[in-house]
Amino acid sequence: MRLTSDFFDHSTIQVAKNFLGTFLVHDSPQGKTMGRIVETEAYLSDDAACHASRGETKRNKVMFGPPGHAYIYFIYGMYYCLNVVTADKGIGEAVLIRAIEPVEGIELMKKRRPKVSSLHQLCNGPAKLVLAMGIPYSLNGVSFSKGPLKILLGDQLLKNQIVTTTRIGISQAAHLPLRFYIKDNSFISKR
DNA sequence: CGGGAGATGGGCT
DNA sequence: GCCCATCTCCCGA
Repeated sequence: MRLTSDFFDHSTIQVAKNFLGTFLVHDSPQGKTMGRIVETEAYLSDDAACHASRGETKRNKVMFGPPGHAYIYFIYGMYYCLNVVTADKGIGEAVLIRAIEPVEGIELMKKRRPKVSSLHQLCNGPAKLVLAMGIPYSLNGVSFSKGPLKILLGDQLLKNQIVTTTRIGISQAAHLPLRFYIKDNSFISKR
């Protein structure tokens, strides 16, 4: 069952946790890929690491739009990362999808990342999963409620299956406990 | 295995 | 000019 607007309409931290165990799907021209979301990070409007914390610009515009839309950004001159916009229109917050466990379209994912031998290395990082799922920057701003990008409901996780830590790869606001992953899952980006 | 350097270009001070 | 929500390769253990 595809997630609709009511799922995204909660606090960003809550949505980041609720995404764990759901399924991210991309129906691309080359075929369908799907993976179970196992790791997320929350980015809040008053948080220095958040792209939207210094106000709206051309780049972060979609973060200020309604929740349930894709915010894709370009980083380090060669990679893209995928977020789901959260919080009401006018408030710039989002959830970064950091890792998925490949479920469907694995051959296509391997084809897109030919140098990767292990299934565990295929989607265990925000830029890796964007590459493996073939998510183009042209999908920046699209809704998860319709179109080729969607999130499907998964099994409900118990509270004690969710681990909370500090976020990866940031220097600003590095101490905030805003990273979430499924306990003992071997497809996360980093312990 | 784990750590460090290099790739590579948009965005913002 | 410097920073950056990253990844891969290569080296040493």
